[in-house]
Amino acid sequence: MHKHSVDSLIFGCRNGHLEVCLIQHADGPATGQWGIPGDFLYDNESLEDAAVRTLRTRTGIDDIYLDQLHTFSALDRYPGERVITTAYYSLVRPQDYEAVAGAHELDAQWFSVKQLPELMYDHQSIIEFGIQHLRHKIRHAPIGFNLLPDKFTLLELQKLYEAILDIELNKPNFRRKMLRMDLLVDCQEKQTGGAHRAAQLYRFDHATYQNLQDQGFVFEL
Amino acid sequence: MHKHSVDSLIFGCRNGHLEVCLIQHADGPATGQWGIPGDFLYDNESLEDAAVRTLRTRTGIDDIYLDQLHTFSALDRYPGERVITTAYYSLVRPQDYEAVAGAHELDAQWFSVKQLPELMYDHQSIIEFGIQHLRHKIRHAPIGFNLLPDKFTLLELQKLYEAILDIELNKPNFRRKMLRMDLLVDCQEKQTGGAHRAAQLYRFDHATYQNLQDQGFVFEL
DNA sequence: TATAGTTATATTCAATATGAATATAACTAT
DNA sequence: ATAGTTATATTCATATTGAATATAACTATA
Repeated sequence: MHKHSVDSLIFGCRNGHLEVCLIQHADGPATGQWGIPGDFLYDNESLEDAAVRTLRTRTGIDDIYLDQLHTFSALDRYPGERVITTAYYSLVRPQDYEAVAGAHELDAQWFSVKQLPELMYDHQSIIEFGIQHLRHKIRHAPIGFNLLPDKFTLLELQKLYEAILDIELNKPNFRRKMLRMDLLVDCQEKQTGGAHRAAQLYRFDHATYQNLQDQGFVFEL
Repeated sequence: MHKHSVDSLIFGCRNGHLEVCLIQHADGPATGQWGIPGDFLYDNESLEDAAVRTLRTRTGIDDIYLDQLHTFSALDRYPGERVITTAYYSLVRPQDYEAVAGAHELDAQWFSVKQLPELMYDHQSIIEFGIQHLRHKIRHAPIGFNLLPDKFTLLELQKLYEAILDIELNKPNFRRKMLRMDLLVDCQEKQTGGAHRAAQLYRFDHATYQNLQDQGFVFEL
C-alpha cells in the first residue's frame, strides 16, 4: 500500500528573479530540512482540495488558483515507505503573500530558484520540472499577469518574462507585440516616483481575453 | 485509505478521424462496459511502469512511449471505494497496433472520438481532457509524426493535423510551412497506386529535430 | 499517342509580423 | 533652460502568412 501527498510550487517574481516559496520542516523525517509546502492527502478530499488546504496550513498562503503539474511515483522518493505525490503550481506576487510558517514548520521563505537551499527528497527535481513547465506555459497562457499588480508598466511585464524565461527581450519589439494583442487596457495613468520619464500604466483585460479565447484566439508569446 | 490506478489513452488516426483504443471489461464493477485501458498500481512499480504493464495486458499494445496526462481524484469517481487514477496518453498508428482483448476483457477496439460508446466512471471526461491536451501538444511538439508511417506524404500529414485539431488547413500554405521547418527529408520516392499525380514521400528527421532543439529551436505549428 | 481530368506542387501577391536600429517624447536633476 | 536618462514610437529590411493563381505530373480514355 502507499500514501499520497500533495506538494505546491508557489512561484513568484521579485527584482527580476523567479522565486519559489519553501518551508523548513519542524517534525517528521525531514526535520530541519527545506522543502516544497505540502502534506498527506485526507480520505475525504480531492487532490485539488488537499493542495489548497496544505498550502494554507503550511505557509498561510490562501485563496489562489493551483494548476496540477505532475504526479511523481518513484518507489524510493520517501524514506521508509511508499509515498506518491501530486505536485501543483501557481504564480503569485510575493509582495501579496508573505510566507508565514505554520504550526509544524520552523520557517517559510521565498527563495530565488537560482539560490535554492539543499532540499529534501526529490523536491529539487520537482522544482526543476515545474520551472520547465512554467517556461512553456507562460508563453501559451497569460498566467504571467498573476505576478503583476493590477496596474503595471510594460517594462515590469517584460522583466517578468525575462526572469521566467531567463532570456533578454528587445524592449521596443516586446512593447509592440504586447500592445498589438489588444489585451492590455491603458489606465490613462503614469507611474510615479521614477527618476526619468514616467511610464504608462496598463492592466490586463480578462474579459476581452475570455471573449477572444471563446472565438479561438490563442495567446502566444 | 485509497487505491491508485492508471489509465492509458491511446490515440490513433485513421481515415481522417481521431480514434482512441478502448476495452470492454469482463469482470469487476464495470463488467460489460467500455473504458480506457488501465488497472491498479502494484506496490513495487512506478506509475509509468504500471501504465506500460496495464496497457500491454489489457490490449496487447506494447513498446510505446506514454506521457503523463493528469491525475484524477474525485471522491466518488469509482463505485464503493476511493480510487485515484493517473492518466497517460500516447499516439500510435492504429494499423500498427491491432487492439486485442486480454484475458480480462470481452473486447478491445478502436473508436472514433466522435462516436464513443457509453463509458464507465469518469472516462468520458478523461478522454475529453486528453483530446484538449493533445490538440495543444501536437502544435508544440512533433508528436503527430508517431501516427504516420516512416514514409508519408504531406497530404497525409495535413489530414492528420486536421483530424486532431478539427480544423481545415490550406494545402499550399501548410506544405510551405512544413517544408520551411527543414525537419522533413525528401525520400526521393513517389507514392504509388494513386489515380492522379503521385505525391512525394517524406520522412521526419528525428536527429535534425534533436539537434535544433538542443540549440533552442521550438516546434510550433 | 494525344488529350481531359484531377491532384500534387509551386509561385505570386498583398498584408502582416518580426528583428534591429533609429528617432522622438517626457520625465528628473542640476 | 538644459543635460541625461528612460519610455515610447517609428522606420527599414526581411520574413511569414493567407488567399489566389499557376504549373506539373499522374491516370483513364478515346
